[in-house]
Amino acid sequence: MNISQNPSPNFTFFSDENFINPFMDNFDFSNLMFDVDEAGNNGLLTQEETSSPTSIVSSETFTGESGGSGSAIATLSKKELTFDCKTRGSKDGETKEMGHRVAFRTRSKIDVMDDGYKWRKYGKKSVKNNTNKRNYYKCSSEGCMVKKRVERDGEDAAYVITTYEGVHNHESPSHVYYNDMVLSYDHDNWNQHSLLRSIKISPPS
DNA sequence: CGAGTTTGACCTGCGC
DNA sequence: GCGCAGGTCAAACTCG
Repeated sequence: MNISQNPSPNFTFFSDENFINPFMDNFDFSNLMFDVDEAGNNGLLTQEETSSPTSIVSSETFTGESGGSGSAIATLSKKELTFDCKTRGSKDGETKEMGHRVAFRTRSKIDVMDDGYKWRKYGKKSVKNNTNKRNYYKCSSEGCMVKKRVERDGEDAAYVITTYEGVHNHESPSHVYYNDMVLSYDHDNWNQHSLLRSIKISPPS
């Protein structure tokens, strides 16, 4: 596993009013967007400050009562945008509330972003219209059913599409280290989660 | 030796 | 009903 290394992904974060952050229950990204360029320079921008959509995020919130809402991501299939709340493979026919699905399209040289959580890979599939394999991960924390799909964009392999499904019922394992991370910020070792963590912990002004 | 990865098989949903 | 595609399982394997 090499997810702890993330040289300098060109990560841009788009959000909409329906977006709910999959990593953290108590933080709202609604007006935030991250932009990191190839040189490793990065900044925290508001959505109004940029107009270069190099990356997209899509989110849906779905419960047993509604089919969800949210913006569409161009690289997601129609099927993914219209999924319902049923859980495939429910042996006793139960319907589970899944929580949220959020998709990121991230320009990155590595496939798997370090978001601070511990993931266990459980599958790998080649998908239609994409020469690259799709990888399936589950949160390895006991009792946490969050899943993550990671695949290269079929049209532009420079982009990685990461889809989170569900909400973590626990804190990030690396949560406690955020202060050190922020204070000793290193551009060469920048990673997405480091930035997310730094924002999460920062008390609202 | 335990945790994580690989990979083929299997299951399910959906479109025709 | 059938075939395809996506998602998951689980045994074997790898690695620290």
